[in-house]
Amino acid sequence: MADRKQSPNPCDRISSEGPMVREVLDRVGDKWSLLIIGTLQRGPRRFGELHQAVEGISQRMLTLNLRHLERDGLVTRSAYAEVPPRVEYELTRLGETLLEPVLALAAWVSENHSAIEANRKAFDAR
Amino acid sequence: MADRKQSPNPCDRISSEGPMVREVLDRVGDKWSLLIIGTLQRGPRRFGELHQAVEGISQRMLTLNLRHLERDGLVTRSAYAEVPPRVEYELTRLGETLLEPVLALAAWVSENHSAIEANRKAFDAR
DNA sequence: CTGAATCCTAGCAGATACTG
DNA sequence: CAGTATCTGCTAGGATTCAG
Repeated sequence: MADRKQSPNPCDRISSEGPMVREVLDRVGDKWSLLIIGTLQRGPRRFGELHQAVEGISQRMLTLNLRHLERDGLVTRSAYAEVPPRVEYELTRLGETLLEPVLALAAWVSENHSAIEANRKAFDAR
Repeated sequence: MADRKQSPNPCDRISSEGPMVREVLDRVGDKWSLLIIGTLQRGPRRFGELHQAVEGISQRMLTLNLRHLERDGLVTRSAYAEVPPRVEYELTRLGETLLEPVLALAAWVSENHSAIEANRKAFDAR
């Protein structure tokens, strides 16, 4: 008991800053944001390009997600007063830095997804 | 166009392995799993301890999440035939390795959450 | 104590149609 | 082209109750 009470290890971040971690995870962890960010990583993209690149996303969801990302300062939105209208979305510096830990997670998945699938199979076999 | 077609940069993982990344994110990104994992990081915990530690979680959700984590091989469940019954949950080796990239993400949040909040405030001010 | 089963609800995602 | 508006269905998740 006593040895568990106040260990000052880095993992406390998960619980102590839990709410904030969750907030960011709510953004990064939802169905589409990551795919959008991944697409934008290669440079600015127009709304239509994103709609095409992020397969299966509805217009509505794309709009909403972009708003959220914009609100958090992860993405910028630039509308050009032309005809036809053109709007470009681009990762901010902040958005780019986020990519790093996210890629670390993606790397972990790459290494371990087969193990996970095996575990699931074994588990379901019962 | 051409310069964007096949860049072999590491970020392709997000799109190319998108489904798998998403699968893991569905696990790690949901409302409770991370808090559970964070709690278990300090050692094995009983059901009741988890229920208490992970504030606000319902019995149902705790059970479901633990099942999922168990299925993925991130957590082990050990039931002891005693009275009253005792069940202990513990991170597996796989679960521990997951902690590393997750903590990287948590660290990013620590560094940037204030920036994000500022962005949100500025955005909402309109 | 641990957890399964049921019921119930809010909120979110998809489809569709419309607009500047 | 880049959205907005509306409607609807679904399901994640909370509360409660029962059981081994």
